[in-house]
Amino acid sequence: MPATDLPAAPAQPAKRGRPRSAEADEAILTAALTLVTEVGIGGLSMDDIASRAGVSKATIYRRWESKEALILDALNSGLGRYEPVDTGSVLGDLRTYIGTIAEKLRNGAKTRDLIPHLIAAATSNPALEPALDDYSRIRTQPLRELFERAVRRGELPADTDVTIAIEMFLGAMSHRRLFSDSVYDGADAERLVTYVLRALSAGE
Amino acid sequence: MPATDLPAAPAQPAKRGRPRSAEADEAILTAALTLVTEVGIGGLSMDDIASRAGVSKATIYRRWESKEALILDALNSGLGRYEPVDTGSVLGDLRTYIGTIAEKLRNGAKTRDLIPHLIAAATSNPALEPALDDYSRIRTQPLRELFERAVRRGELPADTDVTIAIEMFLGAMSHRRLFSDSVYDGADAERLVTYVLRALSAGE
Amino acid sequence: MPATDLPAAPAQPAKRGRPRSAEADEAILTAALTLVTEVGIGGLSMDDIASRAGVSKATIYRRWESKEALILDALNSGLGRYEPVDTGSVLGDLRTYIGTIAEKLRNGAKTRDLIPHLIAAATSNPALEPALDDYSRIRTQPLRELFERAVRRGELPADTDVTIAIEMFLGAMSHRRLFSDSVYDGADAERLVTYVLRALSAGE
Amino acid sequence: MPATDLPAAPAQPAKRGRPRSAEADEAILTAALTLVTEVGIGGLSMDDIASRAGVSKATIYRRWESKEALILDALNSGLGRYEPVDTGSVLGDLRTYIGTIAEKLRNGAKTRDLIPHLIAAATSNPALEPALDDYSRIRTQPLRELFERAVRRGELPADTDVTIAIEMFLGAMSHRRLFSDSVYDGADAERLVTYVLRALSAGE
DNA sequence: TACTAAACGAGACGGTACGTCGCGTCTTGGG
DNA sequence: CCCAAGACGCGACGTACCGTCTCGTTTAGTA
Repeated sequence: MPATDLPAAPAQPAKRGRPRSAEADEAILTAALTLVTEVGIGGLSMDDIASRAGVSKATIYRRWESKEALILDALNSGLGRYEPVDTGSVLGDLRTYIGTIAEKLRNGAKTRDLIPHLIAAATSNPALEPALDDYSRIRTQPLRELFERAVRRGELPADTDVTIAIEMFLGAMSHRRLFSDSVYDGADAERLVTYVLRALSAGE
Repeated sequence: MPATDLPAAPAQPAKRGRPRSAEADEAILTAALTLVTEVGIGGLSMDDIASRAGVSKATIYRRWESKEALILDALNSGLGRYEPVDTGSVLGDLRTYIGTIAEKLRNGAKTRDLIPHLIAAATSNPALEPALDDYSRIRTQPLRELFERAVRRGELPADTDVTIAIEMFLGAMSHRRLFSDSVYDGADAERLVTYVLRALSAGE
Repeated sequence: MPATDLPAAPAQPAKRGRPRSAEADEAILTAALTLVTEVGIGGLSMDDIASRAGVSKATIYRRWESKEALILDALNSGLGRYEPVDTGSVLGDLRTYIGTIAEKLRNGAKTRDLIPHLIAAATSNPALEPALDDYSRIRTQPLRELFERAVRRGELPADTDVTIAIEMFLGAMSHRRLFSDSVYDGADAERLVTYVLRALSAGE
Repeated sequence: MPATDLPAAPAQPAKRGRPRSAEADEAILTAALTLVTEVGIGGLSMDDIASRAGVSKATIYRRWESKEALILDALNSGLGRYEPVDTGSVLGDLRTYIGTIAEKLRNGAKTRDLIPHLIAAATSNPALEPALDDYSRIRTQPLRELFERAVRRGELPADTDVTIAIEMFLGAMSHRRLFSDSVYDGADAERLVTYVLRALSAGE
């Protein structure tokens, strides 16, 4: 079961029998992704995914050990990654970041419940933690690079706690989105950027 | 279905037929609350709640239109509210706040998946939004008062954006908890408080 | 609880409190009778009867101890009794009888399942036996009189077993109706009459 | 849904997917049959049948569309068929028949309500008619053979209406059983046989 | 070329929970 | 004491998914 093995073990030499269909892999992920945006994660059933993918349920369970594992993989695979832009300054970088994310959120339908649901799933099933970690890392990585670059540039103090910085910035955005289903935008976005940068600025 | 009507519509005075049992109300909420902490939200069934409360399922469904609506109400009713302490300074207030919350989270078992799950539910069922709003308001209110008091004291600028302040502070805490299942504590907690206060301090 | 007490006990002298509404009695019976012909006995619910009669369920249960008891009473009350005609001969009497019944059956809709259902109910609830006996007696009485008159006339032997005669005649009609939902008619009716009369004729 | 297809449509040969378990079929029918004799048809629940058969409810509903359809099949499958004995004369045959049936009825518990209940069910659900017809045919077939043999022997007239004969004989027995829960026996049985044979004897 | 072993689609399987319905009883306020 | 309204505990209903398990059928690599 995948869920995180991108480096994939190329170990076992002797492969006998019919190999797994790569098309099935893709069809399943695509079907899952499509359906999750159509009906939300609550209205999602394995039978539906299977029939939409033209695949049997057994074929799915041969690859993923649970519904949640599949969904996490589907999301991690389908996620349009954020390609960080180096604008030359933290301020510019953050502005660009928040703008891009905001736009992405406004266009992506039915996804508000995704993360919550997956966290809920991971909570009750430890096997999903790695996939959830991946998910988290993929989302925070660009911000981490962004802040670390700023430190290297000397824009932020050397002892900047990047983790907390990310959590403040991303956390604020998530909190607003989760509880009010709205998105940081315009003046608010600008103010959040200002606040965060001021927070990180050299103390006294 | 309740879910938020504490102010309750005093509209129609003419109540006919046998009135709803207040004991049933309470028994159900208590049972739901107990079970949710015992088995988590995923392992929760209406049959279990009903039997634990000594009540029939029909009696539950007469009051709440779905499992999630019930749980939201149960949480809102059973929530030990945070009683904000006025230490005389924002710094002290925030330190006290984060300490109290951290302790509460460490002791409360099985609750990491609660909020996510409920948000997920609210997403797919608009009828739950009010209850979710209540939930959010109850949690953010103490922080709001805390920050507003600081503004009145003159510790923070008059144009402080309290909403964003809350989102940064609470968002950071939530983000860490949700994705890493750990809690702001010790030096980290101190640094978060410092960062947030510096963010809000008069610009320039 | 009635179910059979048409002679009604005029016993108890001291009546206290509000007397039972005679209108309710009738409304209930009428509603039950109407509904039973509309939706059949299977689709019948006490709530429906109550609401159709403009009466509360408690009012019904104050009078009858169960759904089946009510239905039996409703049927016994609503049954258009067969008024036996004395044509002067058994042959004529039986011909008239079978003709009348056949016509009645052809016109009465949704009633095929009534008797079976009631027997089923009576089987599992001994309290209904008297009402079922009434039901049976009301249906068999005309035939009994018919045969006894024939014996008095000398058309049939003095030792004629009237009970068996009735069972053969009525049983044949019921059997056909229950298992094939058809009705004795025309030549078949004539032949049945012939057979039965021949059966009862003096042996040897 | 079976219900009657013993000749089974050999139509589509292409069977895909896991085939239905024959053991489940049998376990379900057996469980239904056992339970029906234990608790009667009224006290019968699908959950009980399922658990007794070690089967899930879904498995039952995959095969039969309703409780009644299942019961009909169970009865038709489990029915100890009457093995007609050729005693050499109608008189002997009928005596043997009535004796055997009477004994069977006296021993079979809780079955008085079966036929009525099933007829009631069939009335409101046309899909059950075939199964009910089977039921009826299985019960009447021995009698039909018995009478036809008598005609071939010359004991009964060539124009004997066998259907009516059956209805008179079986109808009388059913009628007594249904309305009085008693069984033809001894002198009564003898008289019924006599009456029926006399009814069928050459007229005039 | 045949053999073998795994993957495939279809769909049945045992479970668990769902939300609904009807029963017969109980509890209001009001005749 | 009756009544209409309607809530109540109970127990069964039939459905929906879960994740697993056969089936008969491809589809490779190996012999």
